[in-house]
Amino acid sequence: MSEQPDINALLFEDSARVDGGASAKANGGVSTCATVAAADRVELSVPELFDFAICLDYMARSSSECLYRLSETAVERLMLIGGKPRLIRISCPPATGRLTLDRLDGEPLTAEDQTELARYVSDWFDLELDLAPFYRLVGEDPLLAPLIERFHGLRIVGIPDLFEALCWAIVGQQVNLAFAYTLKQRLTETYGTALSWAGNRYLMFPTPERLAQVSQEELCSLQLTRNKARAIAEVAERITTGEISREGLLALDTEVARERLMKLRGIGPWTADYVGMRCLRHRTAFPVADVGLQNAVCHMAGLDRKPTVAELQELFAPWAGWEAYATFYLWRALY
DNA sequence: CGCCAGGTAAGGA
DNA sequence: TCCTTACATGGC
Repeated sequence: MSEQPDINALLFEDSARVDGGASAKANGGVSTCATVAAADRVELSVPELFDFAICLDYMARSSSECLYRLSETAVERLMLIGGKPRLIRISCPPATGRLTLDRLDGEPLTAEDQTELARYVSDWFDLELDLAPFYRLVGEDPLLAPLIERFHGLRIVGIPDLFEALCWAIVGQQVNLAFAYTLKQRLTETYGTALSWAGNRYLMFPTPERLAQVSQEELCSLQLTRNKARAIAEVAERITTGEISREGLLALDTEVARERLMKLRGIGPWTADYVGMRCLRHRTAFPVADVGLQNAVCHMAGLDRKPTVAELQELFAPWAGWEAYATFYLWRALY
């Protein structure tokens, strides 16, 4: 919500002014800065308690991810910026300690494009969050303290695009993750956009406009269930018409946005919370019925059975306000 | 082969 | 409001 203007304010022409992220007060003391170091490069200063390598480790959890390509020190992704596909590499060279966004392919970035890219990446890695209060809160917790040590600097790696986030959540309902990745790849291969560059293939998730044109029968032929096909068709339609948008949902109170999402067919509490957590950045998003979360707590707490919903709610009560991060760190412990 | 998987809708008490 | 059950299929 209040994040929108900040990146603009922090985009400096003069890179010499960027040092010392503490100068960035516009966002409540969070130290994200952006600068234009060259026409094809944008640099973001990173906040405290952020570790890019730890985030890359998380992103490497599946080898079937089709929407980005990882290397040891960078992630590359084809993304729509200024309405045009751009291939971007994100790295964090130790020499500068800044998140470095390089355009590898596509048209050169205008100033507006650079702002949009900076905002996307800042959102992707949740750079504008001050994680210190969470770490203080759970620093002595028997369950979470080991996790914030083991995954120190991990941010909730988001899915900034609402349509992509909704589709990923829908596809992931009640199937194992491996199959969810397969379904996402089929959707992307069939209806998305591809680019070949330096011997590698990069894919963009299909637009809602494109998927809105696809019949549910055709979606079912990709081995989506009728429920999933209908849910994706409905989401594509509502986003295409503008009835649902990320901006619109961000303007609503957390609970209202959640209810709004759940009015859509195929969007239940789990999907609404998942999207709240990974797209809308709701800090209180808590997919309490999530099987993976139940398994994580079962495993981490050494229980002989999965915890009930009531038990999870009791466990999470002390972490009020940080449910999304508690969930994400527990998930992380599973993979 | 059987059980589980980062659920949801629909039908019934 | 709160319980069942069907949905559909891959992975192990």
